[in-house]
Amino acid sequence: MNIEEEIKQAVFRSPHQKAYINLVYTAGWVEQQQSMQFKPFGVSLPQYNVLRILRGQYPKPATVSMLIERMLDKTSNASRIVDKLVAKELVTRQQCPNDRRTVDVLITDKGLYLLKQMDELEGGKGTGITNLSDEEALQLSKLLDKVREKN
Amino acid sequence: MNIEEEIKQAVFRSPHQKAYINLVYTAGWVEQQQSMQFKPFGVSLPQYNVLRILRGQYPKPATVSMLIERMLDKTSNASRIVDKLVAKELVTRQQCPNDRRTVDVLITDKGLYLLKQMDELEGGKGTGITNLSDEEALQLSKLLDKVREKN
DNA sequence: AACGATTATGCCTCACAACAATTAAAACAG
DNA sequence: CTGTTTTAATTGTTGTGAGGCATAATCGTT
Repeated sequence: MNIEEEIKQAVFRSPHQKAYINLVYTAGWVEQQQSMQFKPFGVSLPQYNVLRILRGQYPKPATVSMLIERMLDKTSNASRIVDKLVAKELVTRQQCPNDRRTVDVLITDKGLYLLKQMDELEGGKGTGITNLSDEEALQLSKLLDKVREKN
Repeated sequence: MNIEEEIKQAVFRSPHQKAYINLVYTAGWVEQQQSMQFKPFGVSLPQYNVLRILRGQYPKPATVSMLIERMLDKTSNASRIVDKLVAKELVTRQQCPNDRRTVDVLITDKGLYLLKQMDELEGGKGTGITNLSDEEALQLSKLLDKVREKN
């Protein structure tokens, strides 16, 4: 369904407005898809994002401030999200010897294994992304990169 | 910044995976932009979406079940979101005479005025969408529509 | 009149955002 | 070295929304 029907608004002021509303709408749509897919794994989207960052670092640990920096949602409570992950034994947290203010957060084997299972989702199977051809997928990536460009 | 740098992952399994992750990432990015823009107006994103639906209906009222149907997040507590909007006097709620189970939710003048002010945001000014040309914006819309297509 | 279906709320738990305050340790200035 | 400032992380508090379950009122049908 195209965006006009989807939100029952027949006309937009400009291609930009149309694309913007479409992007916002699709953003919500995607997040909903994701949260449904995540449910069986027992981790929320922010938790998943933190795990991904930690895997990117592995086997080096990350500090909480590094997590915040990478987390997209800069103002978020990274500390509490790490709490949840520790409770699930997906990460460990221990004081860093060099700088005792900071904390080394490290993904565990269990965390790595969980991510490995969840990797299957990332192809986007069953999320509609496969409706696109290869070229269309690349083009979408390019356009999204451009939207996020600093101005 | 392209998505590889953004999430510090150099390689993707396929154009689809890359586009999917990019879409998820950009979805979060957009929602964050939006919530920042919404803050001065004192309404959350779900509240804003409900207001938009009500304006689309205006001057006809909407029922709660109609809101849920249109709300993208079908399982959400539409009732409570309406509560918040009533508290802010942006909508009214009154029992429908024909079917007394249902409730007529109607946007108020104050609500319409608020939306009118917020319309300025919808062009996406300052959100990066203006980085695109007109053709690119249309193409993005087309690709997003395709991603959301039922399969 | 009785039954089931529909519509909306209420209650409860959980997760997260946002902001403020606090603790501890490092860095720095004198 | 001492005192101040800065940085890192945690904690507390409030508000919002998701998700699930239960319930009350009403409608439609039999």
